[in-house]
Amino acid sequence: MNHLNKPTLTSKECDLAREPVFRKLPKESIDALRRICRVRTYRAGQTVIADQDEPGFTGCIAEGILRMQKTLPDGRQHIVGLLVAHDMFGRVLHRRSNFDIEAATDARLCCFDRRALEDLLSRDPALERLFLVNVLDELDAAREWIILLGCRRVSERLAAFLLILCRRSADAERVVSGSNDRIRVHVPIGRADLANYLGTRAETISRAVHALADEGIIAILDPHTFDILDLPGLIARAGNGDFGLNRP
Amino acid sequence: MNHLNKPTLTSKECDLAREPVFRKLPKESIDALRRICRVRTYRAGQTVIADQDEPGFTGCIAEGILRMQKTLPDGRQHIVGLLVAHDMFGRVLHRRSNFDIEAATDARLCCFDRRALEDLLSRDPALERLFLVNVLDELDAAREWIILLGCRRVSERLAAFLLILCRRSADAERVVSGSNDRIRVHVPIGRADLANYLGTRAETISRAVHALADEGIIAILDPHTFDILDLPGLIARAGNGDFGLNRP
DNA sequence: CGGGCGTTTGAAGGATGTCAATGATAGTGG
DNA sequence: CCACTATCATTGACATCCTTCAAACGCCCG
Repeated sequence: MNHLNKPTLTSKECDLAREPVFRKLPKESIDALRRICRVRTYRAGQTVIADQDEPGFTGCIAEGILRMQKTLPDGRQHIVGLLVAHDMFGRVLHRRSNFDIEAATDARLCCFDRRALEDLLSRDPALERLFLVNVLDELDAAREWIILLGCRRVSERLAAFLLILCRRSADAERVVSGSNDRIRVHVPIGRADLANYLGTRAETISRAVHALADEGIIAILDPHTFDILDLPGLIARAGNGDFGLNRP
Repeated sequence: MNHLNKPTLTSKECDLAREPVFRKLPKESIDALRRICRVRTYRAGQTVIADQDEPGFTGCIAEGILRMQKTLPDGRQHIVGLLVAHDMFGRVLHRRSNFDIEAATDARLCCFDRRALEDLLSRDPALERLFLVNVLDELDAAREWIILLGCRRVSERLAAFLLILCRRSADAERVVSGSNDRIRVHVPIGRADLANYLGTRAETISRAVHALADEGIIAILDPHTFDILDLPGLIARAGNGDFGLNRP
């Protein structure tokens, strides 16, 4: 929202070697990356990169959640993707951003200067390969999201969304309770954002969530925290697509 | 549909140098590609790559249209993308496909052996860079599609779809008629496929198309061919997002 | 305590899905 | 050439789902 609030900038280096994305890189590549890396911290609501900007950096998330979104000229907002810890954000090799990238929560980012990174890519095949694979994974995720949005009923889209959340260890944890395991998922955004994300309205989201609860498929601990009580039931709700939950 | 019908395979080389995707490559790279390229032809309805397959090849389309789709276990189909001439299909560096790729029309494909291509990529930075940029473009297209599917009304999604088609020279042509220019777009798939693509049903597509025609925004020449009579009106229908039509 | 924010609930109208029937077109075989 | 069939597009009727507007509720914070 607030383009004017500048992020806090520290010269402290990131611990890139700990990021899963970079772990497979040879040491020299990591060192080269580290040299052009700066940490930026944002508060919830701040804009990281604005639509049609030519940002000077790209990077990955150390902590927090970013929201990629497009605001249509008529005022409606569509969330295109949520980025969580260890995800890369921004776009190398592209001048203009096609989306707003905003901090959905307070966030700490490892940022690389765009030009320096592109130089590095051209000289370091291992690094370029890493970025290629990373973009391929993002493409998979985007296509999975397309399938989700292709579901006609909101209840189906919500079920599919929860299944995708279940797959992310950062947002889901197994909870041992009484008789059997539960999966606890944390939804990092509010109802209105979730509605934009799923192509509907906050009221409809609310009704769909409570419908799942009424059927005993989930339990609502608080508006942002659910327990999955009936995983097969949830999968059935999503059109039996398990969204990779049983993927080896 | 029919996995069993084998494609026609010729050893004739592709004219890769004419493909816009490859045009910027140095001559050596194109020659190397040409050496591992084989032409395959498919008839409408044949499966090129099946979901969960480990296809031995990837490539680009010389002629025809491919349909990327996912069939959910409950039988519903979602089209994730349409691939037209000069688009790349399949996925380098990934073993399993996540989607069915079927020929929507008769198609002629320039195919590269997967392993040979991956070897080539590792040895040819220019080629790897080309693939990286190509995947980045696909990612942009996928995100644009996510925005389209985020529209709540079918009429909005249809309008956005037509705007995207307008941008493709292969599917749109300017037609001089009487007083002013028209843009003629050719929809290369039937109503049922279009419905799967836009997350709705064939009947609803039909009604939405005729609603646009009744308002004088488009003219229906035949079920697959429309003239855009009122481009601003169409843009307004799509939530005022012009989907890059006015992009420099 | 009171105000703001986000969530939830209710009611009514509009949009879409579904089922069924009809119309249009191209290809087939006589 | 024509009847026949298969396929696709269109239309209608009705049930369901969703949006919209409005109001109530809960919660955090000043």
